[in-house]
Amino acid sequence: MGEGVEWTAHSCILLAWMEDDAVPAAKLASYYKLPSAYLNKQLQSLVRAGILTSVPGPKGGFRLARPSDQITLWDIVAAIEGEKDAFHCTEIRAQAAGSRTQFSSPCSIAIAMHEAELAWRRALAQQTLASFVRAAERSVPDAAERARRWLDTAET
Amino acid sequence: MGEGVEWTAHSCILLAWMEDDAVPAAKLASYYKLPSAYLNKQLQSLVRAGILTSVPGPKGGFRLARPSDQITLWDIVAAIEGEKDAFHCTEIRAQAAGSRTQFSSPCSIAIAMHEAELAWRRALAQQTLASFVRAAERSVPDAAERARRWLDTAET
DNA sequence: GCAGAGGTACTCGGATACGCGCTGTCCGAGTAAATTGGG
DNA sequence: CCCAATTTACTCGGACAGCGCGTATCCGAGTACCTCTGC
Repeated sequence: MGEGVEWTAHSCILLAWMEDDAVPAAKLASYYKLPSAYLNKQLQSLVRAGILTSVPGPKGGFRLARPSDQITLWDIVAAIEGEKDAFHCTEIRAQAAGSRTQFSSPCSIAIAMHEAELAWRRALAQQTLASFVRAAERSVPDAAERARRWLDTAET
Repeated sequence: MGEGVEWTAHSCILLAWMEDDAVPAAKLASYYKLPSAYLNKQLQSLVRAGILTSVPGPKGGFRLARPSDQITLWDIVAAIEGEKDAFHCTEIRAQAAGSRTQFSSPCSIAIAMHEAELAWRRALAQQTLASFVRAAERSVPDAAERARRWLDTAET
């Protein structure tokens, strides 16, 4: 799995704390010590997925497109990694020698793989960004305040 | 996900039908119209994982190392793709500016990702090779007999 | 003092190189079977 | 005819290239703010 998922997920936590103040990608990257331009590219994927909105120009940046309790971890993963299944059935049994090319029921292995991925997606879809924000605040109570101050006073 | 998972899974179904007769990788590859040498490489991974046993020389090949009801889809996936999690937490929050490097609780995002992967693994671990064999026989009742005949009479 | 036009600085966004891992292939070590020669 | 040593042919197993995708970077289009000038 790509690094972009972790980067953008944590970035979304910060954006949740910033409410409606747009935060540029450079600030987020500086906060987490990440390559700025690449993080920007990943955030664009979230914009295309409708999770974030972007505003250009001075005082511009990214912000959440909807409340944090309406953004799931699956939304973020799907935006970065794509929505299609990791396992792709090529129906090699249809290529099998001595078999009819016609099959009544679909490949049972593909079904099992798909079911497993559905379980994975459901588990991710149950986790909302709001729950991560609460967990972070429980770990460090003044995290939101600290983050806001740092982003306001940071130079680069 | 790599192609090897699909290839080796279907190969295991055939090996289950062949009981204790060793089948060379070339025969399996010819049956499914797959590159022979590469399939051999993938099957070696299953041997290292203890799912198959290999015998060299004439009349050699691969066979199942244990009954088909004791081989799960997760065993095969783990053998090919590796057992470690797809998502690797790099703890970028520890790199976050203005934060204590010490954290009491682990990263909540990493926990959610790990839980989702556990759900995926459990779903795969519940599917045994024996169930796939039964499904294939239900789809094509004489599939086992046909496969045995073809493998016996095939030239390459 | 105020309004408006121009300049400026800052942002996102997509187009452009680089590196690693999966894909694919090849040849050698090892082994069991087949063969051949002798008893 | 039976046995054993040798040859043979076939297998796995790991070492060797090729390619695609994720990683990383850069520069251009666009916009809001700031400044400066004229009224």
